[in-house]
This record gives sequence, structure tokens and C-alpha cells, in this order.
Amino acid sequence: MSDDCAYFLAKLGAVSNLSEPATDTLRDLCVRRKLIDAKRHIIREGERPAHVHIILDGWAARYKVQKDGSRQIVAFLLPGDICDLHATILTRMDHSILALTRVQVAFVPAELMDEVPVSRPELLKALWRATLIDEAVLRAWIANNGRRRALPRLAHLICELHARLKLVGLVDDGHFRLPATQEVLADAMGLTAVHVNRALQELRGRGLVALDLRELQILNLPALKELCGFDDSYLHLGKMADHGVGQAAPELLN
Amino acid sequence: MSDDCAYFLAKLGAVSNLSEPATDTLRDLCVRRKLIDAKRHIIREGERPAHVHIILDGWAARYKVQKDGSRQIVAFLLPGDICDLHATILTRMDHSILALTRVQVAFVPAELMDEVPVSRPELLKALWRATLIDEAVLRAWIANNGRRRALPRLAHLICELHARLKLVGLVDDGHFRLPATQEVLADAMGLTAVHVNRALQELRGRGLVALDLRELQILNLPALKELCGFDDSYLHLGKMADHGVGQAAPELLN
DNA sequence: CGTTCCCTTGACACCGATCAACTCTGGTGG
DNA sequence: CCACCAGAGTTGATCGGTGTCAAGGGAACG
Repeated sequence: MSDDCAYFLAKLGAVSNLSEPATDTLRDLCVRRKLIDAKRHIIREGERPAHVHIILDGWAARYKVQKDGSRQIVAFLLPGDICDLHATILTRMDHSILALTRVQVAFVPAELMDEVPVSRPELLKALWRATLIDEAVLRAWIANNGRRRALPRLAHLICELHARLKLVGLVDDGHFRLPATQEVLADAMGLTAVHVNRALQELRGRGLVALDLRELQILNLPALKELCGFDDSYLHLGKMADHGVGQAAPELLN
Repeated sequence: MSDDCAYFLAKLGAVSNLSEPATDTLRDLCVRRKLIDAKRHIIREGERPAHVHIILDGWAARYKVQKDGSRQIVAFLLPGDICDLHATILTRMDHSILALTRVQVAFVPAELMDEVPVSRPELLKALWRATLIDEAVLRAWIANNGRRRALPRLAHLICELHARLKLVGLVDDGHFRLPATQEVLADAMGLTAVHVNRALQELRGRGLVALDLRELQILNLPALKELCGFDDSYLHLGKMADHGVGQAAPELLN
């Protein structure tokens, strides 16, 4: 039980260097947990959350709906991702978060979260860095959806998910779970399910990926990246550079 | 000279309550300044910034280019906006920032910025809040570009700019400067300049806006909002709710 | 006074949407 | 064990919004 937050620690640890006590603090934040079934909401637009939610395991989608009922997914939340630091600062959710699989979430009381920067200043940077990376992903989505055709758009999304999942160890030799229906993928890319289907078939036909029963196998990663011009630098996978206060451990690896 | 950062103070102040000494701190941050001509870069992709840039006056655009040369603007930076808190934390810019007009920017050394949360914890929340609002705007753009046709998409962008400029006092009776060519608007919305032109004419034809020589007049705001289902709550224009540590001044106005 | 940038307009092509039917799979209950 | 059903994937035909290409006009600027 004490290591169910492994993905969360892996994610933050991959992105910043965490000291031993910092890791313990993060673990302590995750004690309150809940299992949420697929197709249920973790939080909905309009609510005023009292907790910060952290995805310990499973997939979720952040989305907005418009008056006419159409849905746009604006982010996929993977194991280790923080759903809404918003909660501590913004009062009203401007979107909803839906579980795509059964999800284990940690509920961190906002007050507890508020104390983190005070009690553990080094974690402030780690959290801030995670937030800024989320922002970079949002920018990449705008560029991807705005300036790429369906085929490279899909390829880029797959490359991104691959890179992010790999970071937390959820990729096994180019293979990972992709618990999203074609409709979900469509809502993430601003397309229709029918067209995602056709794009997917094209990728299959070219021998780039195999996708069946929510299991995706990348067959030719270089060609897939080439197709969409994928460059993972926006994910800032390298560790944190240190040119300021805080942050003690200087051992950079990888 | 000492009040050139008025828009910056207005922006942060509109979004959080700032104490007198906090305001002074912000003012101190902005002492190093520079004028940048239109069409020049404030910072480019790949650079490792040593400063955080704040737009004191003028417009800029944050954008990404792809291999094929196409450009996607992912944000408009208006007077008072912070360009890149990234600088303190992420080392490499994953996008560029271009001045759309002559811009006055403040250069805040990263070390100085790093000290802010330590020396003025109340400002930490204000900065964090500004960052989270930027994130909310990015999400709104994904939804706007992904799920709206050209006409409502353009209307929504105009409504957003209207709301954000109003916040810092740059709207005069529905009228404001919009120093973006149709090509720039197109690159922000994932369209072509030709199609933006036609959408614009449609808006004009319906008597909703007048746009000429980079000056925009909204003629019928309710109808414009109705057209795109604009709901400004994602901008979180209300002041900060306080349910944690820090933050002393409790007088809420508005 | 020419040049450049931006806006405008028309003709046409094409990508992706839409609509509709059918298949396949897994699950559920009789 | 079978019948049924719902959700997801697949396919084809057609429509339409937006892109593309090309030409021309107008205003600012040196």
C-alpha cells in the first residue's frame, strides 16, 4: 500500500531531483485515496474543489463541453499526473475530468497542499516545473491540432503519449495501453471518430503501429516521428537546471 | 518612469489582492527595461533565458513553427502579461516570442525572481494564479480551435481579447487596438488568412464588429458572445479566494 | 513615386464531416 | 448454451467548410 504512489514519485522524480525527505513528504500527501470507476467523473465543471487530485494509476481526460454539446478533450491525465493544482488557487473548475479507466486518485486537502512550499521549498520548484511542463504540452496540442493534417496529428499524439508513459515506466518495448476509444481520440484532436478510424488504418497500412483492444504497439518509431516531425524537447524530460535558491542535490544523471 | 509598469500592476492586482509592499516589490522587479521594435523577437526557441520578461506595454505573440514552416501562435501576450516564468525553471525555450508592436519589456533576472517566493510569500500565490489563468486560456484555445467553425472561432477570440484588455483598462467603450494582421489571426486560430478575411467580413456584415487599421470596435457585444457561446469564467476574473496560508489583506472589492 | 505590406475577391480542389448501414466483440440474462 | 444487446470499430457515399492559387487594390512609407 505504501508504494501505490510509485508513478507519482517517478513522474516528479523524473523531472526534478527529489531528496529523501521530499519523497517522504510527497508520499504523505497521498494517503487519502479513492478508486473511481471508468466513465465516472473525478471532478466537474463548476465545482469548487477542496482537494488537489493526483492520478496514482489509470487514465483520465480533462475536457470542456460547449453549448451545442460537442466535447473537446484538452489533456490526457496519465499515472503520476496532478489533476488540478488549480484547486488551491482558483475557486471554480472551468472544465471536467473524466476517468477513462478505473482510476486510483489521491485526494490532497488544499490546506495541506498550501503548506508544501512553506515546509519544503525544494518541492515548490518540482511542482512548479510540473505545472510548466503541463503548459508546454497544452501549447504543443494547440500547434498539433491547429497546423497538422489528421494523419500526422494522430502520429504526434501517439508519440507524445509514448514519451510520457515511458517516463513513468509504462512502455514495454514500444507497447503500451491506450484506453481511449476512437471517439475519445477524435475529441482530443478536434476530429470525428470516423476520420480517426481512417487515419488509424492508414498508420496500420504503413506498418507504423498496431492498435487493438486498447493496446498499442509502435512498430516503427523513427518513421512515426518522421511523419509528424516529433521533437520531444517540449516535454523537458531532462532534469531541472539549478541557478537559484533551494535545491541541494547536484547529481544529474541521464 | 516609475509608473510604466502600471499595466503589470493592474493585471496582477486585478487577479489577486496586492498589499502596498507587494506592489513595491513588483515595481522593483521591473526596473530593467528595454524597448523592442515590432517584428523583432523577444526570445527565440532554443535559447536559455537568463531573465523573466514582462510585457509592460504593447503586444507580442508566442508561437511555434513546424518543419514545413507553418506557424501556430499559441498565445497573445498583452500589456501586463508575464512572458516566461519558464525561465526560472525550464532551461530551454520550446517556442519563440515575437513583438507584434513596439513593446516595452521588463527584464527580471532569474535569481531575483527566484527570491520572490521566499521574501514575499504572498506574491507566490499571485504569480501562481497568473500562471494557472494562462493555462486556462490555453485550454480555451484548444477547445475553441478544435470544436468551433471559423466564424464563432473568430468571435470567441475577439471576446477573449476584449475581456483581457478590459481587465487592464485598455478597452474604451467596446473599442480597442488589435495590432494583428489577418495572417496573425489566422495563425492563432489554425486557419488561413484568406478565410479569416471572409469570416471577418461576415462579422462586419452582421453588424457585430468594425475592424480597420488594427482598430477594433465591438458593435454588438451580446450578439457576439451569443454567436460563440462566450463565457468568461475561464478567465477567473474574480479575486483570489483565500483558504490557506499567506495572504494578509482581507478586503475584497468588486 | 515606387515599393511593400496588407486586404480583398473569385475559382476551384480537397480534407474531413456527415449520415447511414453493417460487423464484431463482450457481456448479460434467459 | 443460446439469444439478445450495447458499445466500439469499419466502410461507403455524399456534402460542405476551408485551403489553395492567383490576381488586383489600397494605404503607408521611404
